[in-house]
Amino acid sequence: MEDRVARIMSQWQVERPDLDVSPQGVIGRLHRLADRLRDELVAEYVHHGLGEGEFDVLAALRRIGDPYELAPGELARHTMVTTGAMSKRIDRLEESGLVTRRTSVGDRRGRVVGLTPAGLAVIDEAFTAHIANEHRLVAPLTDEERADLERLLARWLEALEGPDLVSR
Amino acid sequence: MEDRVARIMSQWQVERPDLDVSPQGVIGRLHRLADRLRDELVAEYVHHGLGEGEFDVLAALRRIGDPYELAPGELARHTMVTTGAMSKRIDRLEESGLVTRRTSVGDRRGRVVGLTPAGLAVIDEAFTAHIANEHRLVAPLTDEERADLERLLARWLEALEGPDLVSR
DNA sequence: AGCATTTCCCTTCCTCGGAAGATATGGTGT
DNA sequence: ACACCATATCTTCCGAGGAAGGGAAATGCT
Repeated sequence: MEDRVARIMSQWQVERPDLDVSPQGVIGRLHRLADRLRDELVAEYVHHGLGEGEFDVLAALRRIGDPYELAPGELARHTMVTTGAMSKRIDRLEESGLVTRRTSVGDRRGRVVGLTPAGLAVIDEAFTAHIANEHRLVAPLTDEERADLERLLARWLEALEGPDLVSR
Repeated sequence: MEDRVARIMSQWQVERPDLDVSPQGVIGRLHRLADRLRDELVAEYVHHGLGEGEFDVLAALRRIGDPYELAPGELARHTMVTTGAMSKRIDRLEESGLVTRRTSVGDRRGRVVGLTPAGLAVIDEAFTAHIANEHRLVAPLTDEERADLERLLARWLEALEGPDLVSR
């Protein structure tokens, strides 16, 4: 029972026997799985009229808590996109009436983006469904497997990002 | 020692205590790691004058073996993009002289894309560097951790891809 | 204070991929 | 032979994000 990644690795072994392609076993499957999971998650966002970018912005505003407001720059950092991309995400969300933009009181260069009541309703519904969706997706793993996997991923992430270079 | 994912989960626990967001621990870190790894891999492709899409196409042609030829449709399936995207990838590679397009002999609707000698040289160099890069990236994990991780990912992948194409 | 620098957000241009349709060829049934 | 459908690729249009630069406001330096 070979999967796609195993087949690719076999081909390389024939064509480039000088190389040890074993890291592809982990890296390839991790990417494949990430793509697969992302597709499943995005499908759920779409049911609520949201793209992935919009969902991320609404979720960032929602989990920050009342009054559900952040500056565009903070949103960009939270969601790991450029400020240019964030401007456009906010444009779309403002267009659909889910967030508002106002100028900051203390600093007139700054803007504050906030959830509208409609935006709050949409993200609360969408996020509830999102979490149910995630439960469905992790269901094939036992609790122990999930814990093992989480621990391994966290360890690897930390090693790659540097123990102290955490956020931002 | 909380990472970004853990911080997000804590925020949700405060704001939406009615939800069990524990799947985010696995799914969130997996995505974060995939993004991080992808960035590292793409950085190496760029050193060889290639984007991710171009690298994928050249690699697919290279690992298929002599004479390093495939139809656009096959390439699209191998690399999991649409045929439209593939047309444009091939355009770019043809432009840089790394592949050629010729019409298929048996079926005049079809084309055959093949590596040029320059393309073969580029992908052999780039792939060698790519694999070295992957070895570097998996280095933080012990052999046992790598094996565990690979097994867990393979199991999960199989569970998601195997039974149902359209779930929910 | 006056001037330079930095910060913040937005705008413009570019790249890349998806979706849908166009075009050309092949295959099938009558 | 003909009509009809399937297949293979390409083309066009659009959406989304990154990079770079612009303008306005705040901050720092002398």
